[in-house]
Amino acid sequence: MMSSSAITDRLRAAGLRPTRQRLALGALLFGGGADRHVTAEELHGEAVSQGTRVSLATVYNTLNQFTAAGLLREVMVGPGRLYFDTNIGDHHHFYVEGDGTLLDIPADKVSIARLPAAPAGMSVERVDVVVRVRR
Amino acid sequence: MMSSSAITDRLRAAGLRPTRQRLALGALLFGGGADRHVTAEELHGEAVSQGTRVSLATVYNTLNQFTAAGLLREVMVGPGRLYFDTNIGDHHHFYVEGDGTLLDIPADKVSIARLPAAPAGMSVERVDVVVRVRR
DNA sequence: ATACTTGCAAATCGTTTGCAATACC
DNA sequence: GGTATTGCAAACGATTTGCAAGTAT
Repeated sequence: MMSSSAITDRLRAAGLRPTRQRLALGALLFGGGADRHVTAEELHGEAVSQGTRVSLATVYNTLNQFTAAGLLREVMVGPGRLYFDTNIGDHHHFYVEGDGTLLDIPADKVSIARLPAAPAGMSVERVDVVVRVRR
Repeated sequence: MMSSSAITDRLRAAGLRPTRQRLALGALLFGGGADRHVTAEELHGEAVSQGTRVSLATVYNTLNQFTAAGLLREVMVGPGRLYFDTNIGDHHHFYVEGDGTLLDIPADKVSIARLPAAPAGMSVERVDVVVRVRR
């Protein structure tokens, strides 16, 4: 569990003013302890039903700012479905086709034995493994 | 190189009438020999600049029909960027951030040593590896 | 006081769809 | 001729943006 002052500090460290909206969204994202995967719509819904007045546009902006600041990571699984993941460490995902949900796979559960060298003049930024599963 | 009658046959086998538009798009996709990665916009541009009269909506419909017929595979790399891959075999991708291009990685260049079991009641459909690279 | 944020509504982007006109068998 | 396909334009869903009003430092 993360205290609200810890969230304030985190925002300050990222150069973002701790506004009411950012604090509320930050608490939803980082306050629960467990890693989360959310879309902008989902997070907006949570904020609103919790009583926080915030517009969807601000949720989008905030998620993008958090991502730029390295507090979140984008995960792309389906067209028209952009998730933001609070787990910014090394890990992969299960993607459940049908319900369109994402589940973390801890990095130590997947090991990639061989990878090709990056094409000439390019460097590897990240390797994403998505295991598509179906019920 | 694939002859136009071979494309006609392929369309017929998929239950699709070999119309002028589908033949032209099929020739662009499958006629060149090498595997291709295209977006609908790109393919439409190619068709138009080659003199084929075809609407963007038809390109979208055709790509979806080809995919449903197993002639193409969808690859998702970035939000708002759906690629269609003529290589339907087992393989992975380099995604070049910045230019937003895709490169195939042959299946035998990647080996995944360990994978977690699928969550209870689910079966693994496919494992996608995307190696994000940057110049 | 000043610069940064927010909210709204409009704009944009990629993609899909309804429907009348057209092409294929 | 009858059904599948096309093109257009409108509809769509997700995301971004311009700008005036509000808020943090």
